Amino acid sequence: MFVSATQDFRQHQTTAHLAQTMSFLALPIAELETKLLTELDENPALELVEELRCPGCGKRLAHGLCPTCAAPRGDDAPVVYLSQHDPLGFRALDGDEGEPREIKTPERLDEYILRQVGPALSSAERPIAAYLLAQIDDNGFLTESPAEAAVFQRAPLATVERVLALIQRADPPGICARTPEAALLIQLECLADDAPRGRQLPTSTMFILARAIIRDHFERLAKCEYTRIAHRLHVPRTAVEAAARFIQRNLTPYPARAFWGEGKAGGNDDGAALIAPDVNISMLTQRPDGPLLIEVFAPLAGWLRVNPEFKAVLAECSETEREKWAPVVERATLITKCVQQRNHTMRRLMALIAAEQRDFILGGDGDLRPLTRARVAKALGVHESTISRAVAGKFAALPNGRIVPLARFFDRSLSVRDRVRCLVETETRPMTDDEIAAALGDEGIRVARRTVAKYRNMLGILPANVRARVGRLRVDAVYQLAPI
DNA sequence: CTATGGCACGGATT
DNA sequence: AATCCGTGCCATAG
Repeated sequence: MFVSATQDFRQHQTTAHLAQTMSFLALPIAELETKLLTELDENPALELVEELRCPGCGKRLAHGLCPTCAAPRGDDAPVVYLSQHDPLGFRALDGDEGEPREIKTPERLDEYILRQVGPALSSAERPIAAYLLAQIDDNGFLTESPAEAAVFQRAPLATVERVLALIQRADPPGICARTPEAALLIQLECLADDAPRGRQLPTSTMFILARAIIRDHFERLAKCEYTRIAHRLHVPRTAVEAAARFIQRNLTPYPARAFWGEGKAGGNDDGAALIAPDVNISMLTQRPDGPLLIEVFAPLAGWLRVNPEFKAVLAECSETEREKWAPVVERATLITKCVQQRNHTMRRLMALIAAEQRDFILGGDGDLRPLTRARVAKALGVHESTISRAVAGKFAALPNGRIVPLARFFDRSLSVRDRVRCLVETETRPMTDDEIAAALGDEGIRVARRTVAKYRNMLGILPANVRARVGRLRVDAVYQLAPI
């Protein structure tokens, strides 16, 4: 049925239709949902029938799983099943068995800060604050200079700086700084302001020393070169060590992480725990060699279609009325077909990925095999850009609970990075990048020394000479991420 | 002299 | 056409 639907679809495509299809494919599930909800709202010809059907055979179902289609067909072919239920929990799966999950609305960092500084701002300053907050990256750093912001907002530089100062002192202190150093310095000031309020406070010389270290010797601080710093500042080494400990315990160079800290503590990965997956991959049976079950999530439970009653009424009304409503019906059919097409492509894509990257899905990062979008496009007989759109911005939930971006299936170097991590973890004495490169060569992985250095940095592993000094710490672990 | 990071180039990928 | 990635070269710190 999917095939015939697709062919029918292709025959009626115009250029405009094609563009629509692609834009649907590119939408992650959350955006598809809002899109569909507004379409349903605006288009009277479109309706959502709250009745579940098996996407494979079209049979009506009491719940989402059609036994015939979900049954293992063969152990090598992954089974594909299009889920009709909504992982976001906006609708119950079924009357009795579906307890709708809580809608997770993690508070946005920018809103959180805006609420804090809002009262202190004039109506003219508020848009500036919003603009600045929109320019922060994942680590909480401002990505452009106040001067640039002033130009864009057509505001006096002094005003921008005033707003910025307020933001930087709001709750994750140091947010919107431009560098880690600046963030630390701001946090230090905040801490000094707070100190009189009865917290265990270090001496003021400690503050002064800490500030000097951060401002003038940040690089050396990161490398734990305390002796050198002590020498330059003409203070005892122990004082520098004490200051470093103070900094590590009370400040964080990445202010945004203090904010997300609680939320992503469980999912050790890249904070993806809060993201609703577009696809779920699980094991259909307990057998490790059994088939994989793939669910491509649809954002709404039910069956999207053109309202047949609407069509019937339309057929009987006057010519002018029909002229008026025809485009609406046309759009409704287009929407349904776009959704079908999106599902179709996603299913085929995920089936191929699952077959190709089975080891990675069931195993770990080291088992990822090289895979390019181009190869997938060829195998599926679609254009490369189609795959790119399908992959971009979407996430898959793996059987072991990790939620990873689809792009990870195409990561060329993940398995090598994993080997690097493994080598460093098991090393007896710190290996230099050259030695690591050689060790990888012995395993048949040919990489340049320079590349090892890059991977090492990505992994947050310090250089060999520093590891000799401080042991195996991650870069950001050098500053213990402790909330103030 | 060795280890490493920065810059930038070329080729692959999207 | 734009972007990403691995790598070579060179400067710098130890």
